[in-house]
Amino acid sequence: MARPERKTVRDVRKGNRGMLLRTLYFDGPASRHELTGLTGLSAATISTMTGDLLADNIIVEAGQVDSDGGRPRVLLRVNPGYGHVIGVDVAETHVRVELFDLEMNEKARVDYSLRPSHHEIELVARRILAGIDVVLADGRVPAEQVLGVGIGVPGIVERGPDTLIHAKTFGWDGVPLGAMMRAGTSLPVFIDNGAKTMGQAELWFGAGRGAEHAVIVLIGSGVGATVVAGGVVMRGASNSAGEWGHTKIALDGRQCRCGGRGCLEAYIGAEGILERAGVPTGTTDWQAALGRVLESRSPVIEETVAYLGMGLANLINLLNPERILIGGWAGLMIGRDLLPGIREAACAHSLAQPYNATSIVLGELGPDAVALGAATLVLEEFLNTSAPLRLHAAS
Amino acid sequence: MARPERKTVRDVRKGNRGMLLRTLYFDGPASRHELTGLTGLSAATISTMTGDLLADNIIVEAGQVDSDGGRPRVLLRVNPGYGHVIGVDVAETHVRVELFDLEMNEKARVDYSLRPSHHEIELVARRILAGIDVVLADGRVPAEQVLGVGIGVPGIVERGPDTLIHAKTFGWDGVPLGAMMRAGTSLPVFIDNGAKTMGQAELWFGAGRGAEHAVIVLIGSGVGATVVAGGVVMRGASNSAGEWGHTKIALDGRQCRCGGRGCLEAYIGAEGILERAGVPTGTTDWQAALGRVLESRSPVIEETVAYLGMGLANLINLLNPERILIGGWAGLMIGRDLLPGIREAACAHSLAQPYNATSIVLGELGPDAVALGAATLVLEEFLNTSAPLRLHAAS
DNA sequence: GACGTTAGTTCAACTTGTGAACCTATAGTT
DNA sequence: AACTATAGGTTCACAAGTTGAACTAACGTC
Repeated sequence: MARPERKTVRDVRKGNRGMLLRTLYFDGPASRHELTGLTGLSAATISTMTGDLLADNIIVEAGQVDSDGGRPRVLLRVNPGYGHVIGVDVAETHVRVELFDLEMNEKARVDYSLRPSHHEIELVARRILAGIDVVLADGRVPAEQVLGVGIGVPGIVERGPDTLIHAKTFGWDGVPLGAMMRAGTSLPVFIDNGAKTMGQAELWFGAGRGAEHAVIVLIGSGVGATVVAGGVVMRGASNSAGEWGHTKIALDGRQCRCGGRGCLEAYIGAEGILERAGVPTGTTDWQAALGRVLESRSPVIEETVAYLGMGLANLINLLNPERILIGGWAGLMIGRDLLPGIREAACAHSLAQPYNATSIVLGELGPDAVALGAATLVLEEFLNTSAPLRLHAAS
Repeated sequence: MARPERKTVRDVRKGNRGMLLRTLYFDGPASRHELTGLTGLSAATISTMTGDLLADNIIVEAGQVDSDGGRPRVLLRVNPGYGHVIGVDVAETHVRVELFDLEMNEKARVDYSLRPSHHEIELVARRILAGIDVVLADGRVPAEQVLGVGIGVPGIVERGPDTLIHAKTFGWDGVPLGAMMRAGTSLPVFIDNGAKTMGQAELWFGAGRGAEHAVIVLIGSGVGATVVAGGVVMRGASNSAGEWGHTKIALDGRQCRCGGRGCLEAYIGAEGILERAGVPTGTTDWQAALGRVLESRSPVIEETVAYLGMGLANLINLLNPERILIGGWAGLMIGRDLLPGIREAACAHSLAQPYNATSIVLGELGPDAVALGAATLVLEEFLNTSAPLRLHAAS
């Protein structure tokens, strides 16, 4: 059973302040009067809390609105310049660092390309730290103004006293990236799996907005999923929930690169599709190759749709989401052409009641939202705690 | 995102009181002093709150314990006789009503058998209402002392302003059982799917105790699962989460009674196993038949273990639970003999990291815990709200 | 300029958890 | 039997929180 923590009157304030801030962030600008309706709090509380937030410079006034025959409403909004957040995407071929303001407008970015199979952790950590300095300089943002750094990495991110990362393809086995970052910067650091941060991005700013129960499916060369239950990303016992790609859909199926057989990824992952369509293994431009396969209307495509529909149907039956988003570069390509067929296949393999409760749609943020999602981890923390900026020296 | 409700100082009390009560229920008896450590609350708060609870008769003193050289500790515990809860199991062949005290000791029970394909809702509702009267009379418990009635039913339970039940096999399509019960009794009524109530029972009182992330798998003639995430049973958008039985594990597999093909249930459900083993369809004593198949060491068994292991592996990869419980009459029979093989098969088909975070064990409560679990719904509500008993007339 | 209307603020009242001081009940010691 | 040490439990002033009611502020209209 869930054991809630001891609560004191101060926690009430923390919780309500966070709720007020989230309301302003997503439904703002709004007047104090409107906020009473949106939050359920009394006018008195709204008054004192907005006073605090204004004093902290976390929110600002945003013009007035006439109210016929009475005092005009003063609109309030989150101050987009109050602080900045940094998102990092550590991928197969590059390390990308992006700087955002609180409204997630990109202020600066820098890319470092990685040579294939040169993913030494020291190198990656150096690139990240250098990238942070570069985007801060480019964006003319002092480090004290940064709320934190979110990092999306491949593999399994084991949360604990020290964040450890296990990523076979990078040769990382229990790499303490969190500790390494803390050694190089005093900014708060948040690390998560890149597929999860991308799911987080779609959930907060993409096609998943407002969903309480959703699954964001990512199809690239690998296949993963972000499961959202009750508005929160599901992490499981050791933060590896969402490994959808290695769901077995046949007892003795195709060989998968994970070593197993019959994994979904071996059928609907980009590599799996190309291999099944007979594309030569030396091909480097996978996107173009997948595009040609999709145009060719080969029977492999029909099969892919069937497998994908089946995989989605299993998610629908087991998790009963209200929305399923398809993302990732390959997912978006397949979905753009074949969404109706995918929906049909999912319908055919799922139970009527949960299928009817679900809508299957494409992601909105494109295939490059890992850094945005990683930065969102920082934003989430800020909106929840709404702690005023402090020096990060001790964190 | 999860939008917490507005909170006031009174909610703090409600939450802390609920936590204190749950602590006493599961870790009790305990002295006030121990409770400060267990709950994190100060001695002062514990003192006033236990005072309230004692005055309400919700908790009682339970003897003393010497403390060397000091004042002895007075032990406190939940008063098992403070109230009673009723659990109902609506199954294919019977309606069972059980009366429990707060410690879930069974005080009375009554069984009504149902004739095959005679599941008219009016009949079932009459049986439930009659059963409530019977167990109250047998147990000599006045109706005012009952905290509520929990009912476990087959099919999908659609929660909303009016609870509607969809159960194909019973011919129920949007049956308003909740409203029908309210017409016949003033007791608070809680309705859920029987597989979920059984999962709830294992989670609270069986092999799932203390687990935050778990899956309780039910294998009978049908196959279902209760997914527990963060200590809470996952329900999804329309309360149908957990339909694991119709997970597709082959693109064009065995015909399932749901109309689909390749459902897990068609392979590892009791019927599916018996059919695959060539047991004549007229057989009535399925348990004996399954027992013979298991003893025969037919290759069908090996296959069943492989499919079950694969199904469990998919749960492990996707949900990353810390524990998986196998229950249901068929699940317990299979598991008793073949658990090591099942574990091996699950290991073979899942990723190492999440597999190592999971333990796969058998349920502890046997195959008849639906009514207990249904009663647990009432208990859960009581422990959370810890509202003193009131007359139920208006509920 | 008076008035009505709507927005926002202030304040006393109430609720809650906490630390410090205090009371209570036992065993051991004189 | 009285005293002391020890540990459990209670009481109370205080800080912090939300709220309804009274109050102030800022506008349009007549």
